[in-house]
Order: sequence, then C-alpha cells, then structure tokens
Amino acid sequence: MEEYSEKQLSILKVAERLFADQGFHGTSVRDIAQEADVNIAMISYYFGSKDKLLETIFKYRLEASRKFINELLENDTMEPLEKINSLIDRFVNKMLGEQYFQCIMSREQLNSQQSPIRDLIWQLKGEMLGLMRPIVTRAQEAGIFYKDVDVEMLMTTLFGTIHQVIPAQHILRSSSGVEDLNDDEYRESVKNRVSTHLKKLFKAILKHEF
Amino acid sequence: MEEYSEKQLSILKVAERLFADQGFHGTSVRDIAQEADVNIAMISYYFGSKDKLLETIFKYRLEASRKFINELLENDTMEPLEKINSLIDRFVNKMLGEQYFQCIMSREQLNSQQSPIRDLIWQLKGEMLGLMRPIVTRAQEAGIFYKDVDVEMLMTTLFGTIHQVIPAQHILRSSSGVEDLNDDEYRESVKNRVSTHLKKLFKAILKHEF
DNA sequence: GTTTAAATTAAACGTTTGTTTAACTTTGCC
DNA sequence: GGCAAAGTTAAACAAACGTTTAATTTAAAC
Repeated sequence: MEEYSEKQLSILKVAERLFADQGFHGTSVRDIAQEADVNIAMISYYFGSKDKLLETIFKYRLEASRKFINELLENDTMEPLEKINSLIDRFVNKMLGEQYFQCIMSREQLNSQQSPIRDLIWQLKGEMLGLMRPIVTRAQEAGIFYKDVDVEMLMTTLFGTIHQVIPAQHILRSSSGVEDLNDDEYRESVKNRVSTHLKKLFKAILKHEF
Repeated sequence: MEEYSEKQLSILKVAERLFADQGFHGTSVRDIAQEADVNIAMISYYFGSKDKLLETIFKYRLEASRKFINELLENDTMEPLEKINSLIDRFVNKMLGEQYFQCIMSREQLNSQQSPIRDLIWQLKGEMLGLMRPIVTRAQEAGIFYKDVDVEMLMTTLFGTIHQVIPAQHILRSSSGVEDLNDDEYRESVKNRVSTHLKKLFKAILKHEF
C-alpha cells in the first residue's frame, strides 16, 4: 500500500464518513472537499475520480481486514469454543471499530450490478468463512460440537447481527440505563453487549443437546 | 390507503426495484419513467416528487407490515416455542417475499440524518420487538425459557440475518447443489434454509441448559 | 355536440453533478 | 537565482439531475 499525505488522508477520512452517512451517490465531491477543507480539484488530482476515491477507501480497509484475518489464523493452542469466542470478540471489535466503513460495505453489497468492489466484499466474506469452517468441522469430528449446524448461515448471522447493530445504536442509546455514559463508554458497552450475545448464541447452537 | 391506477402501480413497482438495486440517489426519475414506460412528468404529476415517491412506497409497504403484525397477535393457543417458530417462519416468508423493499429499508436505515422514513422504520421494529418480548418474558416466568437472554439482541439477530441473506443469495446460488433449481424453487429453498437455521438458533438459546 | 376536468406529452427550466482547464504558487534541486 | 516538478486554485465545462411549463389529447358529464 502506498503512503498517503495528510491531505489525502483527510480526504479519505471525510469521504468515508460522508459515504457512510449519506451514501455514495448522496455525497457530492463538493461536500467532501468542503468538509476536508481542500479544493474540489484535489480529489481528481489525487484519486482520479469519485469512483476511484471509493475504490481507494475499499482497498485501504480491505487490506487491513485481510491482515486482520491472517493474524487470527495464528493462535492455535485454544479449545474450539475458546477459538470461536476469540473470533467473535475480535470480529465485533474490528467491525464496530470501523463503523463508517462497515456502513459503506452494507450499502455496496446491496448493489445488484457486478462491480470490482462487490467482488472484493464477497471474496473477503469467503475468507472469513474459510477461517471459521475448519474450526467447527474439526470440533464436530472430535465430538465437541453439535453436528447439525449450518456454518454458512452462522457466519451470515454473525455479520448480519453486527451490521444490524450499527444503525440501531442511535436508537438503543435512548433506552436502558446507558444515558449517562459518554460516547466512548457507550461504544464499549455496545461492543460488549453484542459480543456477549453472539458468544451465548454460538455456544448454545454448537454445544447444546437436543 | 388510496387506490392506485395500473400506471401508478407500474411506477411504484419499477421504482421499488431500481431503488433497491441502485439506491435512491443512484436512480434517476428518467430511469424509472423509461422502465415503467411512462412520461417523466407523470412521476411528479402523480406523486409530487421523487422524495414523495419513496415515501409512498414506504407507506404502502409499512401499512401492509403493520397489518401483518396485527395478524400475528391473534393465534394464542400455541406453546411458546411454537409461537416463536411460527413468528420466525412468517417473518422470513414476509421479508424474503418483498426483497426489493427490504433492500431499500436496509439502505434507508443507514442514513444518519433524521427523516420521517427512518422514524417509521424504527417504529415498526419497535412494534415487532413488542410482539416477541411478551412471548419470551411469559415463557421465562413460567420456567419454560432460559432466563439469561437479550431479547432486543435476538430481534437484531433475526432482522440482521435475513437482511444479510438477501444480498448473499446471488453468491450462495453458485455453491451447494442448488444449481439445477429454477428461480422460484431456489427462493423457496433459501426461505427454508434461513427459517430452519433461525429456528434452531432460537430454540438453542431459549431452551438449552448451561 | 359542447364543456370541463383529467391525463399525457415534448420541451425547457434552473441546479447540481463530476471533471477539466489554465493560470498561479510552492517546493526541491542543481 | 533559476528551473522543473508538484501542488493548488478559481473558473469553466458539458452532462445529468429533478421539476415545471404550456400545449395537446383523452375521458366523462350534461
């Protein structure tokens, strides 16, 4: 990955936020330029076009995600359920730590027409499935996990739950005893809540007895 | 709800599909007019504006959803788990039966700025939560369901999983032994797969013993 | 058949869009 | 200091946007 100047990073950061909040087509390059405090022409000058700006954001984030996945592969001494729990913790932490980008992903994966970005998204999801499946399969063969589980669907539930939590936060905020937390504390409490829920869910479906 | 002429319904249907596939701002009124085979001016003439066209779609669909919820309230003779299973079946069936609209909802709920549409979405979600919570709570009090369950999160998982399945279908299609199914058959098989998965998930988390 | 309202059209409206241009400034190097 | 490259700017570009207009056709009522 090439390095980016402060100005370029500023554009990328602002663009990511605005694309997340208003959608790609709902955000104009003038909006981005104004909030990033740069001239409009700089966007084309640096990134070529608005489309390529989005592509740059994706390459930047997805490279980090791929690195993240590879790190997860390493620790191999844990029990299966520990592994799953660790995986969930890290996924939740990662995805809720880059909520703007996850919003963009949520939007982009809905586009019907094929695009390099859509391909990248599903390729990454495939890799994440490839991370979880062998853990489950091996534990099933060892008789530790229940056998009748749809792993693909379980990953769908993992992603879907997290992606659903992101827009729900603003609403959940005003409900149960979290009004007096500051923004950072609240974000941590959400991570915890989602993580706890998902770990219970996975444990229940993988280790229960019917 | 007012009645709509064939031409109006044609516009609504085309608009719903295009908004789902390309996003609201990614779809022009000229696109809609062309595919619906009507003059551009008819859209303003009938619905007032592009924004109000989207609002019309939402009112139309959400009224149906509200009616759907009220129907669910009626059958009161089932066991708690039967009720949950029935709820899941109907939710999956309903939501995967109006995938275009669910795509639009997925997109719209990501918008950061407050809007009447966003409010309607979360109001409806609140109503659906209000449908499930008493079932779970009563069963917990009766000692039938496990107590340590986050019902709000469980609803998030329900919606999230279904919303995640919708864009994943095109990908899942090319995988496991479903290549020879026609479109309708495949759609049914997806409904079944999601439904089965969610029912297992809910049963496991609600009735397991730690 | 005449009249009135609704439906429909092509054309034009003024904005906003993403991008490019051409002039200008800054920077780094010899 | 002079020169070339990179950075930066305001202005202009054509295209596309949502919407409106004014003229025309269709439909319904009397």
